Amino acid sequence: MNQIFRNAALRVPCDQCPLRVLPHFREFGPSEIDFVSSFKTGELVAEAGTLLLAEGMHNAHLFTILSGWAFRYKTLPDGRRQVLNYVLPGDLVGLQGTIMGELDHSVEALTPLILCVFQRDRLNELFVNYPSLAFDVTWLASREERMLDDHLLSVGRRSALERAAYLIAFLYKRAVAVGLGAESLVRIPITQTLVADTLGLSIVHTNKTLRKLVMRGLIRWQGRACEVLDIDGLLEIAQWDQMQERKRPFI
Amino acid sequence: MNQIFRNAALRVPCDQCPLRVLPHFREFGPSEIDFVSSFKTGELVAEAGTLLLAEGMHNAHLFTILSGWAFRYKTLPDGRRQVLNYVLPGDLVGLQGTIMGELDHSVEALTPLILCVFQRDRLNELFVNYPSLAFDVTWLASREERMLDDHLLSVGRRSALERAAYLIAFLYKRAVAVGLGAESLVRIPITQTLVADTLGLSIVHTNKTLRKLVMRGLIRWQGRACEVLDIDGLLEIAQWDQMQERKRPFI
DNA sequence: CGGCGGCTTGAGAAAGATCAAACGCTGTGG
DNA sequence: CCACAGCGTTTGATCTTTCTCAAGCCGCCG
Repeated sequence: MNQIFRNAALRVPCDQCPLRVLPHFREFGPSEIDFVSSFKTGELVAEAGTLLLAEGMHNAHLFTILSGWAFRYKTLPDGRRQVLNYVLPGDLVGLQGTIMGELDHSVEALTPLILCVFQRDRLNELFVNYPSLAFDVTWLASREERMLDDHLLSVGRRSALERAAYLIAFLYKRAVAVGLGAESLVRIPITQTLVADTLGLSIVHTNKTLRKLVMRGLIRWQGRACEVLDIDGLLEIAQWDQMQERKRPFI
Repeated sequence: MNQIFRNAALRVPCDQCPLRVLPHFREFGPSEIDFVSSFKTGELVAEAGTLLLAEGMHNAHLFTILSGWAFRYKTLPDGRRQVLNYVLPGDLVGLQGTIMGELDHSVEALTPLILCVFQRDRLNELFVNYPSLAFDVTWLASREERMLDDHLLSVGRRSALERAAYLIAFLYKRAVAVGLGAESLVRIPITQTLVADTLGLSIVHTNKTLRKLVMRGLIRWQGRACEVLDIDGLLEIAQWDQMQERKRPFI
């Protein structure tokens, strides 16, 4: 179980990429699409729970998520785990490993996943011949940094309730931006254990905290997933000045 | 007070940059140096306490630290502050603001500072004509991300004592890498209030925690600065698998 | 000399961790 | 079809860590 399958049959051509048509993403010129198309070596399908990248790996793969959710995390030698961020469709994964030689975090599939796989060693070519794409890569790295900044503020300075509200609002916004969740119903497919490891809290206290959000009618928790009922209520508790995201690139 | 001064007199030509000769940094080709040289518009001197970049700023500057320490932070509407990272010589600052339009964090000088100032609007030119430098920019963004990952793990999952040990070891390593601190004596110029806001702890508890490290003979605290006496002891408490940094770029 | 920022310490309060136990769902094997 | 195991969720009780409040010390600067 938990394997990665090569998926030739379902391969989506880049010029028909279902993500690129979303208003959330910037448009590409034809030559950019051509290059990305050649940069892509194939697709992979992974089931929930698959370890996509492991801490310490060299020669990591480089991919973007086509569909599904994943998460990045690190662990301490004694097993304590910290979730660093979540990975949604359109997000680039494994750049660190490609650029710095060795990966210092792991990435695991949260749901079944479809991934576009790119040739690591052609990243150089991308920088030389497609400066606009190179800029996009940097843009994406910068965006990740921004999300981490926010998350760090949260874990360092917000109370448990505020943190939980922030996290759920954050994931909700991201999910909506990439077209997940029909008609104001977004299912965020996380377990409470994962929430605990994201917020830096124990599972028990996380449960009690989420319970408060449920009692107040802000969220609903059903079958390993969270649904948002009152996004404004969450934003208010979190005291979150939202980063309003404008059009973003993706590769 | 707390002003920024333009500093024409002391201007260091890039080809004689005192940082570039450090073994820590990668070497540049002549054309790279030429471009960086033209990219640089001047130098600034700032005294300790100066706010270099403020959250919400558009059109932020883009600079590298030539000498001195600074720190990046974010605040919640009610004033709670979280230090995100420290900025040392050779580090690029303001990239986020340049790349994403609006800055979402602030940067403040911790000591007197000398900065190289770059022309934001020529970043595009850099990407088009100097792919190797563009790659370096991405590399640096990726490095920042890695440091944030580590910091997040720390704040989320380490105990107060472990966090403090980690932070000090981290700053020590970085300071040594860029040639600060003669002969095994490194002065890390931070206040305990700042440590508290970095670790996500109260000042009182931070003090009690640092006191333990002092008692155990691992560090010394003198006049708004911390000195490391036993780096291995700190690393052990922090359970820190160090990222051994190889040669890195800088702009 | 007085004020302020940084450091230190004690005492009591609160947030969050740990321990313990139970429930419900799902998938598996008999 | 049923028993059972395992995971995710829930709740109560107790313990620990960390916070807040309060106060005092020191050195520096105006």
